[in-house]
Amino acid sequence: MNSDAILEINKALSNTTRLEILKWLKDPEANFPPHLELGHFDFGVCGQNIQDKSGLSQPTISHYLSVMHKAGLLIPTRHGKWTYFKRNEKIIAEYIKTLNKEL
Amino acid sequence: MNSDAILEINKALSNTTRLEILKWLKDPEANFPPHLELGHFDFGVCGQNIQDKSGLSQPTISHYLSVMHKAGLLIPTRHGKWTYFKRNEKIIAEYIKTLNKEL
DNA sequence: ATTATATATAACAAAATTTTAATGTAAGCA
DNA sequence: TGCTTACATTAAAATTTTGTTATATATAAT
Repeated sequence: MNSDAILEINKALSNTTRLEILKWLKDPEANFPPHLELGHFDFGVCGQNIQDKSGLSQPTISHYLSVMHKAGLLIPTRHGKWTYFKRNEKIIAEYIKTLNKEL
Repeated sequence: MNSDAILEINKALSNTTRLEILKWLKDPEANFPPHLELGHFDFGVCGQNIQDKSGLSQPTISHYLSVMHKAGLLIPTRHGKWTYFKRNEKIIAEYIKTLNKEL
């Protein structure tokens, strides 16, 4: 992972809410109500539920989720009118591994 | 290490120059000219040399070094008219360990 | 077809960050 | 003492980030 990618992730994670979101998504069962339609968290958690938990406005969270997606931290999946967001564990692991080596 | 400390370090490392400085200080011999007065890098590298390498103005680097110090990443040592800056390896290791566990 | 829901985008205001020029301070040297 | 060097602080401008309201879009429900 190159320096630009590291820097973009650092920026994404230099905001309280975005850092919280990444942690919440580690354990959707513990942090979110169940998805009535889907019945599982295989694609992560829908934007609506993330927004509810954050207390911020819908456009703010939509933007934050987009920032985290662009940084590679989240994988969005559109399903009907919902977009689910899942952690990108591979990128997160690579990020920490690179920090370990280069920081 | 608590979330506020993590967040402050993430902010400190979300700037290209500051991230570079932390990396440069990993190997002063490779990245900086020798200290004529001191003859060693036991206290790290003086602000002047860091500024020269960065290409940014003196006040900018002074401010950046202060930000990194406040985040716990650097240890400053005043010695005559020079201030030397050394990596705080303990905090850096703790930071990465916490990311490993909580991110 | 109309209405409601989930999300995205646009436009914008407030706050924080980035960076410089100017100035202050403290130590060393002529 | 006066000059120079290293660094810190202040003031200020330009840019970025944060977050909102308003609006658009797409899907689902009635």
